[in-house]
Amino acid sequence: MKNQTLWQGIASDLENEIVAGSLARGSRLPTESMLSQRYGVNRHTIRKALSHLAEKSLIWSKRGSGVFVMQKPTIYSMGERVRFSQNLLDAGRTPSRQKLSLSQRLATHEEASSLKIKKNSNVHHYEGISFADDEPIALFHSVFCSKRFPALAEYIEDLQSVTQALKKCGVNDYIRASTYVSAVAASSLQANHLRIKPNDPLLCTTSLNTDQSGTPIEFGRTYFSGKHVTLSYEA
Amino acid sequence: MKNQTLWQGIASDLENEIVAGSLARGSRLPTESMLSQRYGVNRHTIRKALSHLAEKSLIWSKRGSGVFVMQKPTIYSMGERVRFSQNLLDAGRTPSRQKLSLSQRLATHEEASSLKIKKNSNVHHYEGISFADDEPIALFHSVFCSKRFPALAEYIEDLQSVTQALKKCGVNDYIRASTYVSAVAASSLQANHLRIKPNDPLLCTTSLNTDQSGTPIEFGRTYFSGKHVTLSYEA
DNA sequence: CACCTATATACAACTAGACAAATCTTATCC
DNA sequence: GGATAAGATTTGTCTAGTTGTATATAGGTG
Repeated sequence: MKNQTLWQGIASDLENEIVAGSLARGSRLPTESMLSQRYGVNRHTIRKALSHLAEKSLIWSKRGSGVFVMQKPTIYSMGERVRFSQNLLDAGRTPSRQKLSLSQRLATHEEASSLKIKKNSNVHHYEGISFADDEPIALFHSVFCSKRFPALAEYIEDLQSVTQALKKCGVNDYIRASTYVSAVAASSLQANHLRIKPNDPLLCTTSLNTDQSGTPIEFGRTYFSGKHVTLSYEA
Repeated sequence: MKNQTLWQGIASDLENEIVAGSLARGSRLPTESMLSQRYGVNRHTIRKALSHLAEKSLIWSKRGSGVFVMQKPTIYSMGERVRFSQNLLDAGRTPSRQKLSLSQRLATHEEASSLKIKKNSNVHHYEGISFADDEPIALFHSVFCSKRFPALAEYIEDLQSVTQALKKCGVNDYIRASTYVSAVAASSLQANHLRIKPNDPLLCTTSLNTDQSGTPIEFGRTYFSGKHVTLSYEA
């Protein structure tokens, strides 16, 4: 809480109302004129605040009609087949990913037992950020058995897609065997990557993908920004 | 009174015009550019003089808009029966209110326990500005139990008076059960509404009104501009 | 030296007003 | 009832003016 400009204060005020739910998803905001009265500022100042929220994909506006609260993209359906890109495309957003690191290391206890590999086995560790319309919405990291997929790292590097890279390794299809969801507070590092504040809520999903025979393929965690994402559990 | 600096001379010159009435209360001063021309000095010298008058609460300025002559300060008395309008009329001022927002939402922890209603109850949230002679002197927001006063919002909307609206809901009288006063710094949004600067001191009163049986009716906070208002606690 | 006064310049933040373009509302006609 | 036209709303864009802030320069004073 420092010396904010007026429009910044208004923007965060409106954002709070959206996140708290007093401005419902999909509903219409008061008109710019009404907001300018409520906040005692010129309409242009309201517009500056609104355009900021629009850049964060929290609202969208339609000339002659009004300004509306954007639906949280339901980017993750917890079905058998979970594909990041397709989910976002379905929500009308443009997906992209940014690699943070891609390396080999020893598997942790949890990873080894989940992937059903020996302790002290090597794994590929892939870590990155998922974007929707250039807005970071999730941090993910996954591990794969190095012995089983020796060349996976290069493929991921080239193709920028786990699904495509696995295909090159002979895994034509994989399914979500299990998913656990919990809520955690963002660390300052996570917050920085996701452009939110430390201690803002995150959805933490721990998941295991297997091939069709049930052999574990990928074990990973994804931290979704609670502001931007709703998980869906439809069958 | 002799060895004055330029800005001191300009300040006292303007002050004379204000107290003499040739610059009327509430009116706009010439722009800083015009004043700097009139006095043949740099704009910053004018600003120094103006900021001196602002310190003395003789004028207030609004970015992008201009500099205005301030009204006189107000004394607001707090007793068992606190009625905004009557209070100001007694002080010889003309009261008015401006609604900023009127909505329903869930009660906060504090509100629920103060009103003695269940957590997650709905409350009417009424927010606005209080004026004395067209000068904003306070920001207020109050909550009322929605269940107990289902139609209160419409009444407030129509009557523009909480006391009258409550009367329509069957509350003929209410008394001030408790008031807490503290001092806080104005946020930029608050400052803008009250025509003061961010971090200027505010008197924050947290109050609970009950009916004669002691049942809580209204819980609210009012932020008085320290520059415009003095609270009075006479018996 | 440090500090105040004053000038000069530039830019940021906000207000003010006007108009255009898209949309919604309402009255009217058939 | 439904289509149409007129009018009111609402967002988008533009120009201009005003206060707020930052930086740099220079002279005077204790």
